[in-house]
Order: sequence, then C-alpha cells, then structure tokens
Amino acid sequence: MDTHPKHLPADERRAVTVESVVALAGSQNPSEITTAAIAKHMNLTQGALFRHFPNKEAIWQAVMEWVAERLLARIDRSAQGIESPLAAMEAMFMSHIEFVAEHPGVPRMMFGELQRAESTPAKRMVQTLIQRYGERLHRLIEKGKASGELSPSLDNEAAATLFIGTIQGLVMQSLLAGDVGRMHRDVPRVFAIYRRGIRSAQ
Amino acid sequence: MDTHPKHLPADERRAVTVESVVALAGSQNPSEITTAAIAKHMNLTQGALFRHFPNKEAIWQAVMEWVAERLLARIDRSAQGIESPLAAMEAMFMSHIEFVAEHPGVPRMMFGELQRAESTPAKRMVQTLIQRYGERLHRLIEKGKASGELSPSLDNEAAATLFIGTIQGLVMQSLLAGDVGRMHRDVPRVFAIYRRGIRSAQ
DNA sequence: TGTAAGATAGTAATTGATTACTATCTTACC
DNA sequence: GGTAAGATAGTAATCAATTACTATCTTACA
Repeated sequence: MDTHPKHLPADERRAVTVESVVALAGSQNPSEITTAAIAKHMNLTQGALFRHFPNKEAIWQAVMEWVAERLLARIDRSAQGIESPLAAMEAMFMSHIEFVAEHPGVPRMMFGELQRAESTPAKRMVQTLIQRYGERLHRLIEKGKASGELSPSLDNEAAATLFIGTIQGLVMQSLLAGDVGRMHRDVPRVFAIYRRGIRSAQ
Repeated sequence: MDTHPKHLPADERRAVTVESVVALAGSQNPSEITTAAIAKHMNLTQGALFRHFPNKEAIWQAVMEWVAERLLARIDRSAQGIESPLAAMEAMFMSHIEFVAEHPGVPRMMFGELQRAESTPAKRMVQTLIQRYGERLHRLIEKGKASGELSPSLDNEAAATLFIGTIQGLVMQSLLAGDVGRMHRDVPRVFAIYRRGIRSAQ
C-alpha cells in the first residue's frame, strides 16, 4: 500500500498539486480556491505548498501550462490521420468537448483567468493556448477551402472565432444547467449548424 | 454644480451603487471588487454602503437585476417592428453586442456569477435572464420556420445555444485582446456564418 | 558496506494584510 | 427638531506567506 507516501520528490508533488487544483475547480469557483483547500485535498499542510511553488501565482501558472499541454495534445491527436479537413474539425470539436467533460474545472479556470485585468503568467498562458488553437483552425480552414469542402468566400477569422464560441456556448449551457452530460447530447446538434454555416454549397 | 451632492435619497444611492459596480467590473475582475473599492468610486465611506444594502450579496443581486432589465429591454426594443424573424434576430444580435461594448463589465460579471458553485440570488438572476433570452429566441425561430426564412429541419434548442455562444465567442475574443472595438469589426462577419447555418436553402 | 553529513520534504504555529460587516457619533435637510 | 444619510472607528474572520523545527531520503567516504 504505497498509495499515499508522505514524502514525494518535488516534481511529483508539483504534479499532484496541479491535479488537485484541476479537481477542485470542478466543484467550486476557481477564484475561491485557497492554498489551504489545495493542501487539504492532497493531504498536506498549507505551508508545505510553498516549498514547491514560490507563491500562489506560480501554482496557477503551472495549472494553466498543464491545461494548454493536454488540450492541444488531445485535439492534435484527434485530428491526426483524418484526410477531410471538415471531418478533422469535427473530430477536434468532439475531443475538445470530451476533454472539458472529463475536466469540468478547465473552462471555469480559463474564464476566470481571462477576466483578470492584470497580465498574470497564467493569463498569458491561456492567451497563447487560444492563439495556438487558432493557428490549427486556420490551417484546417485553408485546407478545407483548397479541397472545396469549405465555402471559398468563408471568412477564416470569423470561422475560427465561431468555432471556439460554439464550444463556449455549449459549456455555458452546461454550467447553467449544472449538468455536464447535457453537453454530450447537444454537441452534434450544435455542430451541425456550424458545419452548415461554413460548408460550401453542394 | 450639484453633480456631487453629499446626501442622496436611499433609492438614488442604491442606483449609484449599482452603476459603480458595473463601471468597476469594466476594468477589473468582478470577484475582486471590494466594498471599499465600490465606496471609493462613488465618494462614500465603506460603512455607509451598508445603510442601503443588508450585505454584499444584496449589492450583486441588485446589479444583476439591473443587467437583466436593461439587456432584455434593449434587445426587445431592437427587434420591435421588424417583420422578418431573421432580421429581428440580427437586430437582437447587434444590440446585444452594442450593450456589451457600452458595459464591458457585464459579461465579466455574468461569467463570474455562473462559475459560482452555490446558488446565490445573483446567480439565479443570471439564470432567469438567459432563460428569458432563450424564450425570445425560440419564438423568433419558430416564426422563422413558419415564414420559410429558416430551415424547417433546424434544431431550435441548438440554434438558440449557438446564438448565445456566438456572442460569447466574440466577447471572449475581445477579452483576450483587451480590445472592445475589435468586437464591432467582427460582429457582422461572424453573424454571417451563423445566418448561413440556420437559413433555409434558397 | 556502514554511517555520518547534508539535502530534501513536511509540520505546526504565527504573521501582517485584507475583508465584510457593525457600533457609535455627526451632519444635512424637510 | 427629528430623522435619514454619512463619517469614524472599530471587530472577527480569512488569507497567503513565513518561520523554526522535524522527518526522511541520498550520498560521500572510511
């Protein structure tokens, strides 16, 4: 039974911290997550956290790095090997929703960071995440135009904004209803409208 | 110069309080707005606020009531007298964006309230606001199907979700860029895609 | 190889700052 | 002159961060 060894190497302890924050954000307002709550969730004393992070801001930075890495890897993997750009976009869409359903705290944290007025490291991480996300979308949209799947007159930037907005709309509906499962039901129906909006007339 | 009379009747003071919170939310994280900051913004001492509100929660409730009332009135007015349901939806869309551009703190506050785990009066107010918003959309979508403007096979619920999500996507892009003006530029381009997604094939 | 010394990780208690809220005194206005 | 509104000066609770000390792991060397 080595499930809860008291002493952990620093990097492992940092990883556990990040996972704790992600878990806590799934059931409470991220801005109200205290260092004491994080420590309690991982069976550690509050002060010990500061052996591994210089301050609370650094914890949030590590968390957002975790999110960016995982989310981008997930959507990249989902689109891999799919020939049709439109099908690839749909796969990205679905895997993004899947990721959010697995980690309901993620959109909460991202919204929370973006609301921040000051430019914290965590906020900057979210910004680059969305930028990278946008780059992937732009590539697919261009490919879709070239292949004739997407309307040649389509506005790339607007299409990318709407792609992300569509996901956000779904996420917010689930926040409203407090029901993550609902999202799964609505995903294909909402994406169908989006697809119709960007597809070339057949 | 009676711009700043020291003594105000209670109802006027409450109104000024609400406007102060809305203004402050435009430049900082709503969850970090303290009663001291509100009081300072309206040239009042912190303690005096509690002559007019029993507690801070009541301030937030009043603010969200203000938002719900104004936003619904605004979109209702914008759609009034427009025959075409699709044109009415577009007018609603534009006036909503206009409202947000005038009060950039509003989406911040709404996101913030929805993230809350507990069911506060303010959160419930946001929920009913979005519910009422959805009812208006559903009516228009039904009318649009009847008139032949909208695709008869359109999924009402999905269309409403996407309508709100589209606005959210735009708002988030402006939060990301820290540039509200950007929103105005993108609005028509993004709505064009949405329109194409719900319109009946011509 | 065994062990002493140092490095790493954790505990428990405390600090100063900040917060929402309150009690008491003061002023302005009908 | 009485009352509604505001100023002043608190309180108790909470928070991130720090501190002195302890436990555990790692490594160098006799």
